[in-house]
Amino acid sequence: MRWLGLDWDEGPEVGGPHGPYLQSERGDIYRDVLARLAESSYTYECYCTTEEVDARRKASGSKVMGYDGFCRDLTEEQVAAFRTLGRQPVVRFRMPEGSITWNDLVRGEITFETQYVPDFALCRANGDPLYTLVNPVDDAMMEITHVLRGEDLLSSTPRQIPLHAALIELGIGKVMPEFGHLPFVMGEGNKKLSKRDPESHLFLYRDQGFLPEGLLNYLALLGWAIAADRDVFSMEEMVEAFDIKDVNPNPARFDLKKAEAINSAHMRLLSIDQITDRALPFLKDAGVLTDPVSPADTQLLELAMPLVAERINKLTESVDMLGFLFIDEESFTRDEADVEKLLNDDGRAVVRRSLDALERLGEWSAGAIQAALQAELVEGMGIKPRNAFGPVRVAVTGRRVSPPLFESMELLGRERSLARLRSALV
RNA sequence: GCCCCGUUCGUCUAGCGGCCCAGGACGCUGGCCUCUCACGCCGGAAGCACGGGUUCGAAUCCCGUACGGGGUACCA
Repeated sequence: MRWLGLDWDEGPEVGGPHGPYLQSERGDIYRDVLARLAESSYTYECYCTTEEVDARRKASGSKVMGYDGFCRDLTEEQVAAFRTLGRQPVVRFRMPEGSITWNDLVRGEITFETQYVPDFALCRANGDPLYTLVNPVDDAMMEITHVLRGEDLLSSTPRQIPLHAALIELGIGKVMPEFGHLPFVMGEGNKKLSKRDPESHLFLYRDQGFLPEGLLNYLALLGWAIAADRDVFSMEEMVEAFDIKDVNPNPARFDLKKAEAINSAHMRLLSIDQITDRALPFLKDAGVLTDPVSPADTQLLELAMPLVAERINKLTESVDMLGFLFIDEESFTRDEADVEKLLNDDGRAVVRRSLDALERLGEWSAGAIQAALQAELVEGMGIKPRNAFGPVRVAVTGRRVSPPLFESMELLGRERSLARLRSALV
C-alpha cells in the first residue's frame, strides 16, 4: 500500500487515539464487551454440538442451514445438566425477528429476512473471541463511519447491523456505520483473484517496472470511471472526483494489457529526469550500471535517457534499451535470433561498406554518421533505409530494437562503434 | 438445497425513460509518420444475456428465465 502511495491516518505503525490496534492486545476488551452483552440478554450460551444441530435440521426438514436457536431459552436446570456433562458453551447472538435492511453504498437497498440468518457464535467454547464479534466491536469502538469491503462480506452484514445496534445501545459504539460492498477483481478467465495468486501481488508489478501511479490509476478504473471519455488521472484528481456511489457493483477482470497502457501513459507524463531516477534501481539490479554510478556513466546516462524515455512503457525496458551503451567490449554480445536474421551475407556486406565509410569519417556526430551511411548504403548500394540500417543496428547495439541508431553511435563513440562493426564481420 | 449479489463491444467502462440505429479506453485490425522500436495521427470490425410486461417512447422501470459470483462454521 505504501508503494502505491496509500497510507492510513490511524492504526498499526502510525498509532492514534483508538488503540491498541493489534487484535492480540485487545483480549480484555472483547471479554468485557461479551460480559456486557450477556448482561443485557443480547447473547446466550449454547451447548449444542454441530452433530446435534445437523440431526435436528434433518429431522425438521428445514432448508435453512446453520444454528436453529435451540439453546435460546434454556432453563437453569438444563444449563446445569449440560455442565455436568462437561460441556463448555459458545456464546451466540440473539438475532431479532423480522428483517434487516440497509442502504448499501454501492448496491442500494438490501434486505435479509432474519429467519435466514441464524444466531451466530461470538466466541469459541474456550472463550476465544471470533471474527463475528471482534470486527464489529473494533469498528464500533474506533468510531468507524464507513465500512467498505469486498462483496464476500455482504452476507455477514445482516449479522453485524444488529450487533452494532446492541453496542450503541450499551454505549460501546456511537454510530451505525454505513456499508458498501465492492466487487471482486477477477484474474484471467473468470477466477477470483485471491491474495495468494501471484497475479494479485503488487510487488510483481512493481518489479516488472510499473509506476505506482500507473498501477493505482489502472486499479481505480476497475469498477469506477472518472469521466465518460477519460481514463488517465493522478491520485489527486482521483481523490477529488471519487465517490463511492459511482462504483460499479459488478466484478471486473484484470487486464494486463490495459494496465500496461495506462502505465505507459503515466510514463509519458514524467520528465526525463524523473524517469532516470525511477529507472536507476532497475539498471543497477540488471548490472547495467554500477552502484554507485561512475561519473562517466552518469554523464552518458544523462545523454542517453532522452533517447529512450519516450519509447519505453515500463521501467524494466530501459535495461534492454540501454545495456549496449554501458557494457564493456569483452562482454558485449548480440541477440542470436537478430544476428541470424539481419547479419546474413547481405547484412554483412552492408556492415562492411558502413565500416569503410565510417572509418573515413572526420566528424563523429549523429548528423555526420547519418549523412555518411545514407550516402554509402542508400544511395551507394541502392537499398531501402530500413534494410540498410537494420544490420548496422544489430552490429552496434546487438539488437534489432534500440534507441535511434546514429545518436546511439555518437554516444558509443568512434572507437567502440567501429570495433563492433568489425567484430560483426568476424 | 436455501439466502443474497450481479449481467452494456473480447476486456474495463459512459449511460440513470426521449440527446443512443449506444459514447470512450485497452486489445484487435487497415493506413499514415518512420533508420528499428515506441510515440503520434486518420479509419474499421465489435456490445445493451433472453422472454414478457409498464409507457406515446426502454440499455435505462417491473416480473420471470438463463448464466456467473458470494454466503450458508466454535474460518476470516
